[in-house]
Amino acid sequence: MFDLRTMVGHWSWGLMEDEGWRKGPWTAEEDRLLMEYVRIYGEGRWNSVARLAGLKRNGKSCRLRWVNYLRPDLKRGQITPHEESIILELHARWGNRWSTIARSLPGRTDNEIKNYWRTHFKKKIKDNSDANGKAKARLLRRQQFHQQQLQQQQFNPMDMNKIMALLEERQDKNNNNNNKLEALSSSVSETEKKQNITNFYSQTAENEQSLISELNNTGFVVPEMLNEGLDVGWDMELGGYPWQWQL
DNA sequence: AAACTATCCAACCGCCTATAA
DNA sequence: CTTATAGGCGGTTGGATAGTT
Repeated sequence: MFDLRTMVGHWSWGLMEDEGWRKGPWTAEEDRLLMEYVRIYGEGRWNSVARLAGLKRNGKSCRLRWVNYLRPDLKRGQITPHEESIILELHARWGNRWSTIARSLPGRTDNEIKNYWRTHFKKKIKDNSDANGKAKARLLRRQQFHQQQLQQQQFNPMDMNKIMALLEERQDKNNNNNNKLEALSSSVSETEKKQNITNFYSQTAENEQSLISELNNTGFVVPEMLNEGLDVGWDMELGGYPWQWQL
């Protein structure tokens, strides 16, 4: 009736049928059937595959397999440094819109780009954003402490809402600057492109400085504390991304 | 040599949207 | 107009493999 070894193997891969559909890794035979289906009927109408090709896979699974693996126009092999620079550039502009990014990289899938970005860059950025969050909390704590002291000394009270709003504003500013990046990165030469992007992030650094000035204008005068918090955000680009190319 | 860690990547899931019924 | 379905997308998982201690 059942071969225990097969069952164990299938359970570990989640291959046991779910409402009649097979799951898990595709076999060579399944690939053959799917390719044959596309050859005859073309792409799309994925839910017909089970009926017309005799595959026990649901439409989503078939589409995914075709799009990410079987499509003949797929580019195999490692992501090139050129492709990597495009990924970084477009991710800075669009964020996690992988399918949008993939349209600029012929033969690469959104899944591939997503996987690449996550393994190469996500951790660093997460670490930094964690640090950013911690810095923010630390800032808040110290502000509260400092406020008490100021009140005791009868100084002007600080506008905490304004300070926090300014910190929130940083992200918005970065987003707006991405429009500039789009124009800057249109140059043909690779060197020029890298130079432009590096300049762009230098500009962002200047924006950070103007933000610090604004914060100072609120009457908030603990520079070493501010820099500690704000530098983390900038490090996200400098340390997390390889923005500083060797030109 | 073994244990541990990091990276790679195929495939899944849930959510969303567009379109057909 | 509403509902059902297919397809698309981004996030996540987990096994395989490579690299390090």
